[in-house]
Amino acid sequence: IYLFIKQIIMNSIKDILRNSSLRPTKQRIMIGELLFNDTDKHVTAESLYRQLKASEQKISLATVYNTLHDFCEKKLLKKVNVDAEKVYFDTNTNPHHHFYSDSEKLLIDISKDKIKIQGLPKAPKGKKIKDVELIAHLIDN
Amino acid sequence: IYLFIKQIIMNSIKDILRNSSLRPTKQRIMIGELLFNDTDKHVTAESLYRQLKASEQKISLATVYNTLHDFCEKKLLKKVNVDAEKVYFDTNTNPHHHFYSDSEKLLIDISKDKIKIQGLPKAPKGKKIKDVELIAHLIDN
DNA sequence: TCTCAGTTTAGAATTATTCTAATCTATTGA
DNA sequence: TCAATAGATTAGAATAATTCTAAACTGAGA
Repeated sequence: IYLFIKQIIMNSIKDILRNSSLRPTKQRIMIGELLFNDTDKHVTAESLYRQLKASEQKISLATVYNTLHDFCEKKLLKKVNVDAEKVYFDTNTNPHHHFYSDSEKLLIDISKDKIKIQGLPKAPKGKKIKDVELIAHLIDN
Repeated sequence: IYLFIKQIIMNSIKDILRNSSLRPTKQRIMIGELLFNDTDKHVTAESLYRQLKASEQKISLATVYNTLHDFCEKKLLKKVNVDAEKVYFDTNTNPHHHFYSDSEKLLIDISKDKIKIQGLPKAPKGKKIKDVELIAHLIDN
């Protein structure tokens, strides 16, 4: 029963937002619908904005940026820096890794448990390791 | 004696440049001196430019960018994308990994042979893995 | 419903980086 | 050594992603 209720709760974008103490505004719901109905999406502010405009939703680019950052802060999204050109946002917030094709600007998830990393040195004094990010850069062959 | 040593250094930089079929111009030598005398430097275009201006060298920011890119193309430097804010250039061109402190904007090398990565899936069709980059993000504790 | 803190917004501002077109210079061949 | 020229440098303009600002709007609690 708990799982059933949880299922319902999680299916509602509004509740996802409320659970993160974000007011469920029209724009946040629009973006939430695009991002959280599917798994493993990689978007940029621009790509999301284009997608929203294409579906005739009224929203400003600044709001897209604000919302993506809000979602990141609430751990609903994860920032990925693979390309100097722009920032990617990943709907998969579990620890995992990526392939990246520089030519196609394409990110592909690699599940964390496939990969074993050994021998990581300990962090310098006064610091600890927050996150280990592995990026396998691809080229065409 | 100082001048004598400087002469030797300059000549070796000139040779590095010639070996990469880059004309040994004044500004490339200036930058080469800063970058290749030490090991394991991590610079940004801005940081290099500031350093050059501080030592009363005359150079334009555009040239710093040009030169860094030329050096990259000739494999004298390696680009590192860890932070959306700016691009880092690493004088260590051997395969290796990094710690990165987001708060201090600081890169620290981790030697490749310390770390063993197992289970990397094979690249998607038509692609191959060019490079595996591991970044351990640090936070203060 | 009323209120107001939190949101959205357009447009300006900022920042890193690239481009442009003019000027300069290292190399090479006479 | 020197002139010619391909390749470099330069200042400043242009571009692109992102952030900021200040005014208008709106969801949620009383």
